[in-house]
Amino acid sequence: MPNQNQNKISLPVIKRLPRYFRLVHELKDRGINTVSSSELAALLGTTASQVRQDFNCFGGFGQQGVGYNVDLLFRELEKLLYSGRELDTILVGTGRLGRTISGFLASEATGFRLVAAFDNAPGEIGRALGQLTVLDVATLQDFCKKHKPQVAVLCIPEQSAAELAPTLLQLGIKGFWNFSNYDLAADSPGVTVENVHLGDSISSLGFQVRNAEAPRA
Amino acid sequence: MPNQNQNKISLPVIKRLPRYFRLVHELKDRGINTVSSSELAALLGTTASQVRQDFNCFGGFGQQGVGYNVDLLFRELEKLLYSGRELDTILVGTGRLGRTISGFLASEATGFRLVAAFDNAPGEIGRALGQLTVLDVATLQDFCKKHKPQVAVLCIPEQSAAELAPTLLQLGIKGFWNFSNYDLAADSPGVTVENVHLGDSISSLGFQVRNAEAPRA
DNA sequence: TAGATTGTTAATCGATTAACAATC
DNA sequence: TAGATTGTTAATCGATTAACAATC
Repeated sequence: MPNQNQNKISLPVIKRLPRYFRLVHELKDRGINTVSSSELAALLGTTASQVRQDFNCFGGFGQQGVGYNVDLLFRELEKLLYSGRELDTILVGTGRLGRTISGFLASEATGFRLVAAFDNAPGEIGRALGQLTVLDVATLQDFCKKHKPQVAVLCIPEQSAAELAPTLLQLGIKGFWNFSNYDLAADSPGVTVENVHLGDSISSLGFQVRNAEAPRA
Repeated sequence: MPNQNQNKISLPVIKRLPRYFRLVHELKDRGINTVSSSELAALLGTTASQVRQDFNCFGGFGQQGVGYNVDLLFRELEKLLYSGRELDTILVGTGRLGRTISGFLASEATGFRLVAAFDNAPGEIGRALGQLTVLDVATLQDFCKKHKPQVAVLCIPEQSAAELAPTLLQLGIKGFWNFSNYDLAADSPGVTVENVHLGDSISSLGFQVRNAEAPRA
């Protein structure tokens, strides 16, 4: 009896979904039919309790005494993460990072369709980017009004991101994949932000390495 | 009376340090001398309580009735995050993502020194990468034994990361900046892992956008 | 049936927030 | 001194873990 109560899936659970999906995908490929929460927990380095609690957020489809059907689990997670219309996506900033991310989006991301890329540098505008041609960011408003993209990928400096964010919100962007240092806050209702702060990530790694306990001699 | 009790800084606090640093840096540049926890909280979108709790983890240097001295705060955060010897760092995987990350490391990361880059593709080996020449990953062991790098950046496929991780641990790598889909677990004592799972990030963004509450009409 | 494992409730743990005495 | 703001303890909140009855 699936009780698809999605509004109640908490953020920590949502963040774990892709990992569950990857693991279940692999089990499926290996031809495994059934898996228990404790087996999954061992593979993930977590607890069986957490696995069961998480799976119960999006519908109880385990079988007592047996475990979970891998194929069913796979289909549920796939539906949850990747079903429905592709999300039309624009890229803002086609520098080194922007180009890499656009390649990633095209080759490895499911459910997103890159429909346009923008930059403000004369040297970038008009260049090819995969199937696309880089457009002048001055034309961004017109483009969005016409094509209504839902997701924006920001690969621009902090300052530009701060300036552009309100405009993009007004143009109806519902999801931001933000690589700028600007701390884009998801304060508008119905808007989602995924911040990827590479600088913060490497800084906190540095802190931890420097301050790691010296291994007891 | 600074009570540099670093071992007690919890992970959530560590993750916030770079953000505090960026903000305090900006305040300093704007010539602001003093700031209260509530002012900081407003700028960060958090609570004054959290700011004070966090700052107290690494030494109480506020002044009652006045607030925090921006310059002192800046110097403390800088010391905490970036002081000490630079961390010798190797890059494994010089594909599109690896090259981008190496550029980022060279231009925007503080406290890290990229000392070598490795790949296994004949077409990559010998190519220039900034000041470096891409080395054959077959020579990685010898290199590490000789130069003892502390940090490894993994821009390789999941499978390769899974194979290489134990070797790197044995060679004394203390910090991993992991961009592969392999879920590198920091189970060895004194070893830190920062996972940057771009695929998971974009997948969870997709989930959230698709399942966002429709704005109440 | 007996054994196993789920679904789900209860207990624990840790992080965040609130409150307030100390003190500048 | 009076007002403001910290440092720190206490209360709350939410996530994780444990426990166990339901059931395959």
